[in-house]
Amino acid sequence: MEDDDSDGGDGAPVHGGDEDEEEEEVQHGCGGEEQKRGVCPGEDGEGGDTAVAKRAKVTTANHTTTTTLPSLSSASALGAPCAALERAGSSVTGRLAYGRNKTVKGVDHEKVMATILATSGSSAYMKRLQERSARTVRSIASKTQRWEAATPRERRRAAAVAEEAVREAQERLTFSRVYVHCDMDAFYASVEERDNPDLKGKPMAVGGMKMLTTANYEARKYGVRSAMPGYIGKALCPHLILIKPRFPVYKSVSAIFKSILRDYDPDFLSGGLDEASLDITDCVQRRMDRDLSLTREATACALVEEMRARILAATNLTASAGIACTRRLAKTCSDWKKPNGQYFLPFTLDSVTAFLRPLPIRKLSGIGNVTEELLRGLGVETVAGMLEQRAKLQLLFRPRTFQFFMHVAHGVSVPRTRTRERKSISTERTFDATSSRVQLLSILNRICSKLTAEMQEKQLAGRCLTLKVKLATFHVLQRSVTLPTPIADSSVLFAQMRAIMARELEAASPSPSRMPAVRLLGVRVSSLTFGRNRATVLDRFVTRRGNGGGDDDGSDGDCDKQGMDENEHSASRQDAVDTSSRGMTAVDEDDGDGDDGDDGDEDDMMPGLFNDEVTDMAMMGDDDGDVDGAMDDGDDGFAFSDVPPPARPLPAASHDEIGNGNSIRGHDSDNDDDDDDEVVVVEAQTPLRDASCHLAIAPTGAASTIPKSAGSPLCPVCGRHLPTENAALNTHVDECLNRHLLSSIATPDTHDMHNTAAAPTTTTTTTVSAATTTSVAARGTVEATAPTATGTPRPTSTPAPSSSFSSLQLFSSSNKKPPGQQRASSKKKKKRRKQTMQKQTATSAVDIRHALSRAAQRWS
DNA sequence: CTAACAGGA
DNA sequence: TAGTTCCTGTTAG
Ligand SMILES: Nc1ccn([C@H]2C[C@H](O)[C@@H](COP(=O)(O)OP(=O)(O)OP(=O)(O)O)O2)c(=O)n1
Ligand SMILES: [Mg+2]
Repeated sequence: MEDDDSDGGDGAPVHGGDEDEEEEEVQHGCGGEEQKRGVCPGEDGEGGDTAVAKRAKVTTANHTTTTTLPSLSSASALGAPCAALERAGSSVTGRLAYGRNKTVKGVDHEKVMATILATSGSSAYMKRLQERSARTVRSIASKTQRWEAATPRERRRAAAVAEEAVREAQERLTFSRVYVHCDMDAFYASVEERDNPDLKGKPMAVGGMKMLTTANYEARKYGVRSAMPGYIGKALCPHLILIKPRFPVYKSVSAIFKSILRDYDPDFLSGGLDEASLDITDCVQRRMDRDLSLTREATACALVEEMRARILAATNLTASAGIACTRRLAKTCSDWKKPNGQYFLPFTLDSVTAFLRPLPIRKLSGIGNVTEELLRGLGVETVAGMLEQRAKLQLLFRPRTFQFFMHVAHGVSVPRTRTRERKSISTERTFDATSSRVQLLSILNRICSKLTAEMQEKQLAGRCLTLKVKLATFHVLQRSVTLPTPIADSSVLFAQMRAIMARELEAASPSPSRMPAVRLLGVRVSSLTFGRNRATVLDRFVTRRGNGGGDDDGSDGDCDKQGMDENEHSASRQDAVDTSSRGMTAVDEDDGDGDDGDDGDEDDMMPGLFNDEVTDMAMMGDDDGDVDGAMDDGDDGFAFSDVPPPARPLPAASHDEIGNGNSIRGHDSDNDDDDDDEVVVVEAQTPLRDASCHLAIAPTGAASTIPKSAGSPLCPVCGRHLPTENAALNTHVDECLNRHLLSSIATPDTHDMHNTAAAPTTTTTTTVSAATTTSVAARGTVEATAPTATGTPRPTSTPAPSSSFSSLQLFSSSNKKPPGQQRASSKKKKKRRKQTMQKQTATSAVDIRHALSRAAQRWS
C-alpha cells in the first residue's frame, strides 16, 4: 500500500543557486524509511571541493579556513597531533560515532572524550578524523557567511519556500496505518550473556581489542559503545570483558526473531539482524474486529507486548519496540524505553509534535555525525531548532536535502517500494597495513575469489568493477572500470583490479620508489545482471581439487551442471568454485528457516548490518584534497607485474577482532584439517595479457600443489616453501611473479557476441583496438555453457524469500532508475594521486615474510 | 552514462 | 590497536 511516495520525482535536485562556496555540504541522508533521499550535497556547488584543497575555493572568505586545510592534509606536517587535536578537539571527537548519541544515563561525556584522546589522540585514525572535521568546519563557516550575506528578499523567499515544504510534510503525515519497530536489546552482548550467565552484571563487550560490535548496558555506563575500538573500551573500563563474536549464533537467533515477526506482518522490513519494521495495521484491525470494544491503541500495545513476550520465550532475549503512525517515528520510539520496553506514540499531530520537538536531531534516522555537526554549527540541535530555522536551512541546503530535513522533523517516512533488488555486491578486508605488492596482490586475489564465488552462487554478473583502497592514513580511494559485458569470473575481476591497484598505488605513492601502505582492500561489482550463465566459465585458477581445465576453451566444464534451472531459487551452483568455502562450520546450523536467504555464506564475517535501512544519504562530498592533478592517466602501466597467487580463503586479518574471518575462537583446532584438501591445484592460465600492461605472458601451465601446512611460509604464487632469509625470499617471489601470468582476458564475454574485450569500455562493440585483439584471441572460447534460459527472471526473485531483506525500506526512493546504473559519488574532480604520505616504515622484506607466514597459517 | 567521494546504518 | 556491506546523492566530464 503505500507506496507512492511522494516525490517521486526525483529528478535532480537542483540546487539552488549558489554559488559557491565551498564545499561542504552536507547532507543528509535520508533516512530511513523513506526513500531515498537524501541528501544533498553540498550545496554549493561547485565542485569545488575537490579542489578544495587547492584552491581555497573561493568563496568568500576563503581565507583562513580554507587555506588551512590543504596544508594540513598534506602534510606531513601534521605532526603536531596533539596541538591540533586540542584545537579541534571537541569537534574531532564529536565526529566519533559513539561520541554522543545514545547516552546512557550517567556517562561522563567529557571524561570519555578525554580518555579517547589520551588513548588514541595521535593515531592515524584521529588525524584523518580531524581532517574531515576541518572540512565540516569550513562548510559551517561558508554557510554561515552565506546566510549572513543573504538579502532580506532572499530570506523571505526562503521562508516562503520552507513554508511550502512544511505544509507538504504535514500532509504526508497520516494516521491511518500502524507501524511497530522492534529492536533487540544490546543484541550480540545479550546473546553472549544468555549463553554465559557469569557475564551478567559485569561490563562486557563483544569484539576484540581492535573493534567492538556492541557492549552490554553495564559497560555502556562507562562510555563503551558499538564501533569503538576495544582498547579504548578497556581504557574507559579496565574491567571490561571482551567476548569474541559468534556471528552464526546471532544469525540463527535472528532467524527465530524474524520468524515470530512474520506472524504479524509477512512483509516486514528488516534492518539488520536485530531490527525490523512491521506494518501491523491489518493485524490490529483483525483483532479489533473480533472484539469491538478494543481501541486501536490498546490493541496495538497488547499485540506488541505479546510479540515481545514470544520473542523472549523463544530466544530468552529481550526486545524493545516503538509503535507509531510512520516507520520513522516507530523506529525513534523503539529507543524510548530501551532496555526492555515499548512506547506507543499517540496518533495525533499534537502528540507527534510534542514528541519530536525536543529530540536532538542525532536521534533521527538519517542524521549522522557529520550532519549533526554541521547543523549544530548552524545553530540547530533539536527538531524544534530545525523547524525554527527552516528558512535558513532552505537557503543553505539543496532542495532535496531540505526536504529531507522537513520530513524528518515531522516524522514522515516515505514508503519504499518493496523488494528492491540488490545493486552491487562487494567484499573488503582490513589487514595490517602493508605496502608489499606480493601481500596486497595475494589479498586482492582472495577477495576477488570470494566475491566471484558469491556472485556465482547468486547468479550475478556485473560490468562495473570497483577497487577500494584504504591507505594506512585512512584515506580512501575508489577506482572503477566498466566493461562492455558483465563478468563474474574471478580471473577477469582480479586482472582488472590488479591493474587498477597498480596504477593507483603508484599514483598515491609518496615517493617514486615506495608504495604507500595499505590497510584495506575491497572489490565491488555493480551494474549487475542476473543470469545463470554468464559468469563463470573462465575461472581457472584454483579449483579445488581436480579439475583443471585449462585451456581455454571453454568448455570447461564448468558449466557443468547446467541444466537446472528451475529452480526455484535454488541455486544452481556450479561448483567448481567454492573455493573458499571453508568448511568448518557447519555448525551453525543455520537456519533453517529460510529466511535469509541471502547470504549464504555465512561464513564468518560479520554480518553487520545489511543494508537496509536506512541509508540514505550522502552528504557532502567534497573534497578531499588533492590536488590536482595532473594527470592522470597516463599511464598506467606498470606497476606490478605480478601475478595472482592462489586464491583460497582469505586470510583474516588480525587475530582477534571481528571482521575477519577466521579467527576462531577457541582453538580451533581442528579445523583445519578437515578439509581435506590440502592440496590445492593452481593452474595457470591462459595466456593473456595483463590487463593493464600489455604484455602477454606465457602460461605456465603446470599446476603446483601446495601442501598445506608446513613450517616455512609458502610462496603465494607457486605455493612452495620459501627460503627463510629475506633476500632469497623476495627474490623467489619476484621470480615467481614474473613467471606467472595473469590472465584473464580482458573481458571475455561469455558467449556469443563478439565482444571485444578487454579493455574496458568504451568502445563498444566491435571495434577492435589493438588491445582487443588480444583479448579476442583469448576469449574465444568460452562459450556458453548453458543456454539458459534467459529470461529469467528477475532478480527479484532472488531475494525473495524472505526477508526482503535488505532492503529495507526505509527509505526508498522513488525512483525509477533504469537498470543498470550505479552511482556513487561525490564531488571533486578527478585527480588522483596524491594523498598520503606517510612514511612507512615498511620494509618490504619483513612484510612479505609476515604476510606469507600469515597466509600460510591461515591454512591454506 | 561514468567515475569518484562521502555519509549513513 | 579503529570492522563490514550496501546504498544514495552530487558533481564533473
Ligand atoms: N556499528 C555497529 C553497530 C551494531 N553492530 C551489531 C552489534 C549489535 O548488537 C547489533 C545491533 O545493533 P544495535 O544498534 O541495535 O545495537 P544493540 O542491539 O547492541 O543495542 P541497543 O540496545 O541499543 O539496540 O548490530 C555492529 O556490529 N556494528
Ligand atoms: Mg538492538
